[in-house]
Amino acid sequence: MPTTTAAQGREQDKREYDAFLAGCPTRELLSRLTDKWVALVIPALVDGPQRHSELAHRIAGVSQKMLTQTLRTLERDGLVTRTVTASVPVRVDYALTPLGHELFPVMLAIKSWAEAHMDQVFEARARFDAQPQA
Amino acid sequence: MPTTTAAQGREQDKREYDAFLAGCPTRELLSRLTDKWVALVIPALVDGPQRHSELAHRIAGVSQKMLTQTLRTLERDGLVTRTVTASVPVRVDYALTPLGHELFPVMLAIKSWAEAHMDQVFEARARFDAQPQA
DNA sequence: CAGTATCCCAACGGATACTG
DNA sequence: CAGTATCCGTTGGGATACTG
Repeated sequence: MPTTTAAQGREQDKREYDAFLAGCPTRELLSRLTDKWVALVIPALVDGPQRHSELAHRIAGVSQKMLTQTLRTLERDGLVTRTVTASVPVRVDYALTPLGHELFPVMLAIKSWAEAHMDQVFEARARFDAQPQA
Repeated sequence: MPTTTAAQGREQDKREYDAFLAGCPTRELLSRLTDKWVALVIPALVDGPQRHSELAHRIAGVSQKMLTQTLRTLERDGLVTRTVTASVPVRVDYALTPLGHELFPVMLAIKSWAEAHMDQVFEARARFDAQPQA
């Protein structure tokens, strides 16, 4: 157990990790969280457990490859549970874990922000594209 | 101007767009916002205008290609301004627009979430990887 | 229904070199 | 310093076909 300097201890209270640093493992986590499908799957699951097919229906246009891949990663990262019910055919339900519920507001915020500010972004793009390219 | 049914009018108050729909333009915006570099650039700019080289320093490990590309997209979408000061050598400052400031808390939330929950994710991964692969 | 496995193209993104 | 251009390997992600 290493001793800590006063300067280190001051910072250590709040942040053990810093995504601004290149070697920080949060970089990798950040790149996983900043994923279009994650931003849709997490909000889709907040109403309660959903089946694979239900999710595919709610998240229109998602390929089953990406849906499965996204769910697997979320499961591994402890954000989603996968429950198999033995029946014919088999039934699989996905649900948010407590950790997943903690992430939910953040993911919803991105999705909502996009929906709420789409028009403003459109206007900005029109303005940008209109200016003579110097 | 089309008339609206009661059911439509009720929904229309809050959402004109829905990222769950495949054709919705917010899908494209969402995929831009869910970007690792955006999640780092926006928080980095909140302290005030920053130069290209300053940003590159704060966001350790970012290539200048990705930094420039990210800044260009953010500028086009109206989230960031680019100010050129004619001097030798030329000085370029980037700053958040009001719209960018609105996005800031959302981006900070993701970055902070990753930093705050890194350990829990690590534990979840260890548990997941430890279980016999059925 | 849920999932795996291929194939394959397009986009991401780093490295490097060059311009104003 | 800021930025563009090129090269090129890696990854993302859709389409399709097949298994339990």
